[in-house]
Amino acid sequence: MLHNTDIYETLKYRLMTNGFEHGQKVRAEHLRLEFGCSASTIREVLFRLSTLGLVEFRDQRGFRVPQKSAEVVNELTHLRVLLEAEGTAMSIRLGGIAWEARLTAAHHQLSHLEMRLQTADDRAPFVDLWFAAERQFHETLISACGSDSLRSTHHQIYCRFRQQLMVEDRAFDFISNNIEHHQQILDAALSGDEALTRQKIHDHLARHLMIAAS
Amino acid sequence: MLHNTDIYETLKYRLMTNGFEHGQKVRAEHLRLEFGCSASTIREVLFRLSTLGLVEFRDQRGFRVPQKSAEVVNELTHLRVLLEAEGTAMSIRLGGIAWEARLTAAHHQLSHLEMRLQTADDRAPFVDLWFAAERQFHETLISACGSDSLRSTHHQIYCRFRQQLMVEDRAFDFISNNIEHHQQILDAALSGDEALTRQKIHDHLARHLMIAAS
DNA sequence: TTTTGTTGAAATTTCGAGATTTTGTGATTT
DNA sequence: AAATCACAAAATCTCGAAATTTCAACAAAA
Repeated sequence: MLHNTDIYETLKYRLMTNGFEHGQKVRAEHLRLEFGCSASTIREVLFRLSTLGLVEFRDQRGFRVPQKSAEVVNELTHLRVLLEAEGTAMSIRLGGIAWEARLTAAHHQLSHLEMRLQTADDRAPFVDLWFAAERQFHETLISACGSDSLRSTHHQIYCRFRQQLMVEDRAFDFISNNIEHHQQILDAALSGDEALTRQKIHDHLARHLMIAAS
Repeated sequence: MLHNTDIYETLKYRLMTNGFEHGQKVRAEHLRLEFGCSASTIREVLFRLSTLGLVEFRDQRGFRVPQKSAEVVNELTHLRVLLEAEGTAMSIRLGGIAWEARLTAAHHQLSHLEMRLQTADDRAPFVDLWFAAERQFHETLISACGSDSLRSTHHQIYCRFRQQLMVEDRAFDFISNNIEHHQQILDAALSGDEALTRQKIHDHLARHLMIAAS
């Protein structure tokens, strides 16, 4: 039988990858059947996901997937830039060879996928792999920052960001630009230039920023 | 009778103000009696508070108040500086007269309390008022940043920060420095100098930073 | 036409009992 | 003394039914 934690991870993944419609209600009573447990157990899991921001809870009216909103994308992008730039700068100072090796590996994997994606007829089989690799790369950037609090805060923001953009990004229109961006971030990070790295992270995400709030 | 939301707020306040010992277990079965509801209801509330970081949940072994840790204080301070500096800079750009008025009012209230605190024989009756006013001032700083996501992220960090430091801060050793700091932050913000304001926010919180991570 | 009120169905929330798991104690063995 | 084990007590987790609240459709009044 499925354990509590499995349900949490399953629903988290589904919410992040738009397995539910934006704005759709998420009913514990329905999911109960799918997972073979009681509604209370689902409810518990949804509460945990709600403080992550992947579902919204309103008293007496249950859980709902957040609406898609350009405004929210803008806010989340801004926070991602802030946290990733800071975390990466700290990693540059503290990470050492081990971090550089991990970052290079993560980039290599992502880069390989992106190359193949660019020329593929059917991109569908790449979707999950790409999202995992992209997430891995960005998490590796800040992985040596030395602050669990920064990492978990970034994780929250990243999850909500993905939830907002997953649908659109499935088209992969941006893919050729992205290859360039990721390479530049890697090069800047390995060169040890903090300011340049911050700039490249900003540039990479800039296409999601409406207002130029620095 | 007490509603779900009231229990949430009551426990949140108690956790933030060290109404529980650091590291203490928080038993739903015990609190049940105090709030006159079932353990499941308490459990639900604790789950919500756990993703905020005010209690830690571990599978099959319940809820526990996070331990006090210099490391965590350092991390949370770093994030507070990052988020408050950014949020305040945005408020300076977007807030206008209305924000300046609110900020001045919040500072006036805090300043008044701090003056009286400085000379008071018994500081106990000021504790709750001061914490509320200090929180109000810092929340007002970022209140016009235009990003709900930034505000709620800051709120999470602020809650955990307070939980870590409430006990120590009750002594108010820092109070005379603080009066100066708050005044300087206010002046810098009203002058519209973003860089100076960022610096003053950093200086204000610097006493909680161990490592000089920028 | 718009607003207000009623009512039944559906969704949410609470509850306490029972099942499961962990924790603490003390005896037994190495 | 240290480690292992057994067992009882305590804590945690799950469940489904009952109580409460919201929602939606329709009727009545302004």
